[in-house]
Amino acid sequence: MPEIINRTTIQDIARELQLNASTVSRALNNHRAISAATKERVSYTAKRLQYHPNKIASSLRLGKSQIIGVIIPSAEINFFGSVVHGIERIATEKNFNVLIYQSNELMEAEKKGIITFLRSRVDGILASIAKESTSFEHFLEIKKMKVPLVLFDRANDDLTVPSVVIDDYMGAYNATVHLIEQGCKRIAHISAQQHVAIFKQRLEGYTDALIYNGFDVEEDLIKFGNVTIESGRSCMDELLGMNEPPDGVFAVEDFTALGAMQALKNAQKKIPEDVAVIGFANEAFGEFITPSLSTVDQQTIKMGEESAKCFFELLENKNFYKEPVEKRILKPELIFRESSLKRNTG
Amino acid sequence: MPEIINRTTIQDIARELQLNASTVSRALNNHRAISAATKERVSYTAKRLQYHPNKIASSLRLGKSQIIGVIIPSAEINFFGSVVHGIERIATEKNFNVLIYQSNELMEAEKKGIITFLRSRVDGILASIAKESTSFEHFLEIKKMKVPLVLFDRANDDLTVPSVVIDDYMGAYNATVHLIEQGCKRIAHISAQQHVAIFKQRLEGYTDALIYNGFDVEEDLIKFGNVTIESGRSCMDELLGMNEPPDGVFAVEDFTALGAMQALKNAQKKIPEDVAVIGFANEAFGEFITPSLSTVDQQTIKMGEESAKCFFELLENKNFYKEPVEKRILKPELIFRESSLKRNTG
DNA sequence: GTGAAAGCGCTAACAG
DNA sequence: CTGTTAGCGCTTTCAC
Repeated sequence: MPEIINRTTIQDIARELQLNASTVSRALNNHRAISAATKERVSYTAKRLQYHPNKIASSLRLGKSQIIGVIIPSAEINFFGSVVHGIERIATEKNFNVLIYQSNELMEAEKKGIITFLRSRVDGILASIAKESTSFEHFLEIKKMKVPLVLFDRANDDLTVPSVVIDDYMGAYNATVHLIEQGCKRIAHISAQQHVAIFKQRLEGYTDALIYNGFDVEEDLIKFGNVTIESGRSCMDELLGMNEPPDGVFAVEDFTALGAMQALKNAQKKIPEDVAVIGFANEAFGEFITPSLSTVDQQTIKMGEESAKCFFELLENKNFYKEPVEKRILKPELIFRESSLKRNTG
Repeated sequence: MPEIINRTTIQDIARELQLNASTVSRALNNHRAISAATKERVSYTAKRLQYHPNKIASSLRLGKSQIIGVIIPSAEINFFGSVVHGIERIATEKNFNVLIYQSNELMEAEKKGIITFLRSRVDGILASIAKESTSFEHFLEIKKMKVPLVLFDRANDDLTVPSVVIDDYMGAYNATVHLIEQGCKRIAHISAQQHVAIFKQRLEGYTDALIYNGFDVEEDLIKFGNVTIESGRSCMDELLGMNEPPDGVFAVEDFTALGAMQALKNAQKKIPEDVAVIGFANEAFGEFITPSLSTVDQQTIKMGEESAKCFFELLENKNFYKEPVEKRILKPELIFRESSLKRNTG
């Protein structure tokens, strides 16, 4: 047995004031039908007895927890930390709390997070799918329970749930065009797992940009890594080993770009003179490294805010799982830094 | 009214199987007095009806939530993200969930986080104090409610609660000695708010290292910033403006060190040849910048794990707030990178 | 091995 | 304006 602890309840206040518990409850919740005098007395005694409302009891009674569960692949990626920040900003306004679960990019952990959230009776789940998740039934479980679900960034259209993403295709397209404008003639792309929709879209943006600008798409210039510094490094090494190595690289995200830059430095290549580099994500380190890294900003705070807003709007309209499903697409923004600026572009 | 949702309860299962709810509850919790056959039937029907146990109801009944509340200044600082990771690892083992609240370094937000956690009846709170917190009564509120509290990193001895910290004094001492060994003759320190204990201890480590090695402590070589890139930059600028500028800088943490390095680059000073730099925290960006940043590692994962372990051990011994209070001190570890290595030290 | 009954703390009809 | 009553879903004595 846990040691009995002096936890004041609504009953204690009622007894103290010769009132009924329901009156105290109403007073505390500022119910209009309660006299100012009573409210005053209740609030005073509540303070005196160090009363802290029991949210568990009220959640059980009300059938809602005022908690949003957020599933992210990793809190150590600045990107997700920042999205969570955006979510929290909106949630706090609405008096909701945010529970965070890290999947560490693993499907099993993701499943566990979902189960945990469902048991905790969160009022909604916002999630970004783990890289290693290849099936998605665990997300359908959320739908079955009629718990609102909004996906952000790493979404999946087959799930037919609302989602907030940036236009990855456009970001990739523009990043590639930028390299073309810088005078690059052979532009490589270091991509990643193609079962992740956003990585596939970035590849498409890259190839389309080449095609529409009269470039050939060379299979050899496209490498597939797994979104790590190491894979960026080894893919770049492969590219440097070619007869005609590239003079520009668009990396699927910033850590990959960082690895590529390390490989280039080891090979005594100058960035951007010999090879221009642009990444994707606008991770914090990008502006601190030398040369600083050009990249595509993903509107992280905004993505978090939009995800939360989307959730609340749908919640308030009750019909959460109506079709067609809402998809909010944010515009990515290019950030030009030293790693890609061959000439002083105006 | 929230739309009525098909949430299976223990009652539904009981009705289905012509059993009593209590039997079902026991079966689900694998109670010894229940026959294997019944357990089997219950578990089968539970699955069939898509039963998800209601943790809110069980929390209310049991008087505990199996939730640990964690208050951190900011999830965008890698350091804290990493500590949380350590906490989660241990918590998950014990079947506890982790709620995270960001104070954004503000005392008001910190208070709000505490209130929220107390209302949510978390079973314990792990916290790192916000920089802007100058009073600590809000933490005493936790003690009054007899809720276990463990502080990590930014602790405060006056609160007499268990804490897990690294030996900031030793880290600072060793970092300074390292600069002396590198041949630095005039070593500056960019410090920070002195009401934060760890910053004060780092200053002491710095001065003691100088004294014990026969150096003078020069007031002019000690600047006070506020733990930001900008303040690192401006403090460094001031130092460079001196008649005899320093040839080594120990910064109170990595972002400050980064700012100092930017100022040095702007002034065309070579790092480490003209001025050697060492930071504190081992933030992720440190190994990516040029030159890479020497720093003091704070054992983040371990700190998180120790904090959680400390919490669970004290919880299991019931007597949480016994005195004297436990203080776990982790050993910091120096990481030598390019920014401080003037010679190839063996 | 299972059932009956009470209660965790709160809120919301309904009644007056 | 306030009291009475019931119940959210679960666990746990105490029976038998």
